[in-house]
Amino acid sequence: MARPKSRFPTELELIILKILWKNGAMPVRGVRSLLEKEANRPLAHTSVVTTMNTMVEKEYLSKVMHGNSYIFESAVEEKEVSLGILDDVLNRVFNGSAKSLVLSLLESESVSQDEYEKLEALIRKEKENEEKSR
Amino acid sequence: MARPKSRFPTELELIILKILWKNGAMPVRGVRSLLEKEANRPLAHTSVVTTMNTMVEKEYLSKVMHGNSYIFESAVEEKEVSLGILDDVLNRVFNGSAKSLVLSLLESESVSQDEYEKLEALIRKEKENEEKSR
DNA sequence: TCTTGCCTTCTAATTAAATAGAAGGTATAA
DNA sequence: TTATACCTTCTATTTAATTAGAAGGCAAGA
Repeated sequence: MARPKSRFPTELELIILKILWKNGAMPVRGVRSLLEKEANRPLAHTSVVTTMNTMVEKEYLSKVMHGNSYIFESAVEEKEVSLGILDDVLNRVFNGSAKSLVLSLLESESVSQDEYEKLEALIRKEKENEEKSR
Repeated sequence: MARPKSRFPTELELIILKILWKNGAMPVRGVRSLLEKEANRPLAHTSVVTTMNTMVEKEYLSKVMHGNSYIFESAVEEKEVSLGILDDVLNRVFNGSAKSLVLSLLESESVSQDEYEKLEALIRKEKENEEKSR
């Protein structure tokens, strides 16, 4: 076996998905323009085309002919994709322990002070919901 | 630019790191044996050698000659690596929002019922620690 | 009508990752 | 002393990911 196909969108693929999730369906030139302006990723037009066509093959996107060109749309939901990636990290990196994942998260510099409050409330609420539904 | 070097250990590299974190320094044959037995990853001896030597170049591992062969040891800490990967996902996938990451986590099937309690306690404690140290 | 512009599909180059065989050294057991 | 067992380094193959040029179709403007 050589390099296995990645089970989740790659870095560039995810950026493209995010553009489509946020802005809705659009042609390649739109994605290309936003890739340059918002993701600091200036690419040749054909590069974006190639990438997006492989994403269609992977069924991350769908495309519909519209006049003389294609309109591309996401074929996967943001929630699904995010959860898939997170679940993979949870299992591969944190051995399935949500607790140690959250412990790490709390150590991250990226997590701001006031997020603690929110996180606590979040989990308390979620717990209550679970209890009710039992 | 072609395929960029990944900023974190790849899948196989992470499995190897985990073996060394758990069992301490050992020669290639030990890692190879555990790869087969515990990670269901039967590889040729030379495959493991090649991989571990590139890991030395990337400074994920260090190796010391011992008799006629090398003993390999992790050169990075589990915490560092885990946090790095998680932080990357937090930023790339969840746009830096710890809240939406945790929301996703709570939806994961992999998170068992009784983990909610633990998570709540965890975050409450963490919050208190933060308040004290202010 | 002819050219310019846009859009597509095809082909191609590069690099990392994953896997493994070949060649050759040294030490030990027979 | 010779063969066996290990161990190393070198070389090689394959595929996914990233990037982009070349060739060719059609439509609108000069």
